[in-house]
Amino acid sequence: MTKNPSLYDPTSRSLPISLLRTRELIMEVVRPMLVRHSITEQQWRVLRVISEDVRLDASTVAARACLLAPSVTRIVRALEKRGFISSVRDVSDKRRTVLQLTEAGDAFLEKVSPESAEIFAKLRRTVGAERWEQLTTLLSDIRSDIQATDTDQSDAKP
Amino acid sequence: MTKNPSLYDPTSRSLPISLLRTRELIMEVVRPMLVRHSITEQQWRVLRVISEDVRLDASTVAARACLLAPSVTRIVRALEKRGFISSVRDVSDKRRTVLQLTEAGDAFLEKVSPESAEIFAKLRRTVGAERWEQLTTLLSDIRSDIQATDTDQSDAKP
DNA sequence: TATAGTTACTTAACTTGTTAACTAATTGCT
DNA sequence: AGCAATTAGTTAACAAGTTAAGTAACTATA
Repeated sequence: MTKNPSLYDPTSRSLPISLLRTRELIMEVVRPMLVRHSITEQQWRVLRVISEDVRLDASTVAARACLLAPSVTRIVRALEKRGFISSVRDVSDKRRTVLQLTEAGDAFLEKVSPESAEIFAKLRRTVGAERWEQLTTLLSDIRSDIQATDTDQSDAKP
Repeated sequence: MTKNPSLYDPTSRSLPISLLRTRELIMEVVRPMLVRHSITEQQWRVLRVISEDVRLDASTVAARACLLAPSVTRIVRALEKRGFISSVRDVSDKRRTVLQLTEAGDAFLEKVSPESAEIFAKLRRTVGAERWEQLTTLLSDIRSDIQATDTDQSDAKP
């Protein structure tokens, strides 16, 4: 034990650790579902992100799914092989890869949807709908704050 | 895009993704500090967890640092080699490994402390102290709720 | 309109995390 | 007390993430 325990927040109140533990606790309930459908956490995130827009380039998907570019390269290949997404070179910018959900990918999301909904409905009930909403909103707001100051700084540099 | 977009929450309101994105945003600011001190995120978590108690067995550390047992084995070896922790076989239960912070480990935490404090103070300011606290408390409460129902279920099984 | 600089993505080498099988020790049951 | 079942930790094989270098395409500028 540190001689000076007040140097750091207790890990239960350290935001990075707290966010990780909370996510881990939720994923413990979600993971078996993903395993049943033979999809990894990362592939699932990519599918969910792609399903939100008609067309999305790989970089945007990487940022939104919290993945690095090389990981996305591999995940895209896997999802393509499974027929869930299509990746086409952008015509107006040939560096870019445009990713899109296929019919099969859409069908997969629809197939998994009821299971997912049930799991999250249950979680939401144990946590309380109000607090669940509160957390979702807080997280989203806080991200906006951090991103706003981040871009301020980088704008101020040059 | 899914033909039925209401099947899932938008990823910005999906709790697992939202928790991950928020953590990622914070870690972007914290990571350079860890790199400067040649310590990985995981090693840092283990150090922080161990520093909270006088003695802790490896399994408890794994759970609290959100790591799997094999990862802890490797991380403990690395931290031991660096002189930051000591790992001793428990006398009352010879399966267990008791982990403790060494003087050097304590000194390291103290050395990094001001940098860490500054980073988090700044983050806290941009987010707002009130909201920061609100989030920390919410996360901790929600974890309690989920854990409570989890143990209820496993108790109810046999 | 060259060309230096940047951007998007991929590849390759390395480091980590993951799963499963294993050893050792302890507990529970009869 | 004796033995099956469980628990703690490690090891080994594999999968995934990470870093750095590389290629191709685009942009800004002189």
